[in-house]
Amino acid sequence: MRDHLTARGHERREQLLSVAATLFAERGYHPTSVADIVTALGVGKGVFYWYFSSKEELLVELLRSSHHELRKRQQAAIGDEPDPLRRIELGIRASLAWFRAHRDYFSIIQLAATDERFAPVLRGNEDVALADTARHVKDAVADGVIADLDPLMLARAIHGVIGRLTRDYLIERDEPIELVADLAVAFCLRGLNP
Amino acid sequence: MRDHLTARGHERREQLLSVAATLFAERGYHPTSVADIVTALGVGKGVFYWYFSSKEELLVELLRSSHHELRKRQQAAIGDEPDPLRRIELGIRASLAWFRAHRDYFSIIQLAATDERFAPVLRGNEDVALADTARHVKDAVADGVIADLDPLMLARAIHGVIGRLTRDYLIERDEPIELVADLAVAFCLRGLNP
DNA sequence: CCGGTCGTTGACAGCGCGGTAAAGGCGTCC
DNA sequence: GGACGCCTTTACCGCGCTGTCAACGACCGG
Repeated sequence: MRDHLTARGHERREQLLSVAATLFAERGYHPTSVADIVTALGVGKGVFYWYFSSKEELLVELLRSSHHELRKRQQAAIGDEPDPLRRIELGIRASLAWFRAHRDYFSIIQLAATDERFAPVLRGNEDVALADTARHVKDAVADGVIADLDPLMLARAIHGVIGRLTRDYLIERDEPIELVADLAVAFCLRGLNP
Repeated sequence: MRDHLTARGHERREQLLSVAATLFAERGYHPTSVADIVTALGVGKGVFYWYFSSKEELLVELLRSSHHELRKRQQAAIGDEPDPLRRIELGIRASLAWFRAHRDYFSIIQLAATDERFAPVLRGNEDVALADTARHVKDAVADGVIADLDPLMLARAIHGVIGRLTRDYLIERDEPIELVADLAVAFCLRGLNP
């Protein structure tokens, strides 16, 4: 791979990331060969290794960038909302909306979670997201509006709900976001209440 | 593989299942080769194919039997408890206890979920477990003790919480079950309440 | 129009894997 | 004791994969 790319090179790189993301999500990481990726793009195999040093590196890049975008979306949704419970609600809704709009990335995160090589990256991403949620929970505890339980554990419970409902209703089925989001929010906020 | 085994043959088969489960949980499915499994047992490769027609078949067997045992444990814990909410609580505690005692199987279920070949088996297992939970939720709705929301969706939310807390606190860390179970139960039961 | 960097090609090497098969031991029952 | 069926061994096949390489094109500044 190279560090300085022309406009054309940049585009090729994006094309590779995009088509790889689609194929990974459809068929998984192992079953998708580098040959599959370049063939789908209609280019030679060397192109891949011009932009990435390995298939592994490409997936790591996919994980990093998707996490970055999800995080941006969440922060934009939350803004400067003062009420911590409302921040949690907005975060939940933003996550569901983003995953729905980027199903491929959700699937890729799922499949990377079971591979030792990618678990560290994923763990890092998750820790950041969990800390965010836990902070809102802690604020709510400080305000005395919810029970005083371990904020991090509550954050993990919330993320468990989001992950499961996303997978079952937004990825596998195609339910409207509001329907799912309303139940997720209701379940989680009640779950927090004393 | 053969259908009629002697006592010795039966034992070999169990040994293969057991050592394979350990290796799969540690290193994943793909990275664990058939050669690894038989070497860990100190036998020749042909032994494996005497008892199983493929590596794939062995994993399916692992998924089936573990689901069966988990289910038994849940039903034993629930017994004939009349209160649906209490049944849910007992089910949650039983699941956490079983997964804690059988971490390998939890990991194996996770890794099988991202492989197209095993997803159908897993989906079948999950549907059974979800239907169980959803039935208790429905009973609770009929009793008028919780809000009237989609029971299946609530069941999935509960399973999301269980899965996530199991992974983060019972598999990766080694927290005491009660600590985790108490929070899981509190979060889920409050989440159901109107 | 020319040189150099960026981009691309596709054949090929090398490896590790799942799965096979032929041949050999070992227990058991007549 | 011998014959049969359960169990085990090990060398081997074929495949598909990642990653390499040497040569070739294409764009661009001068």
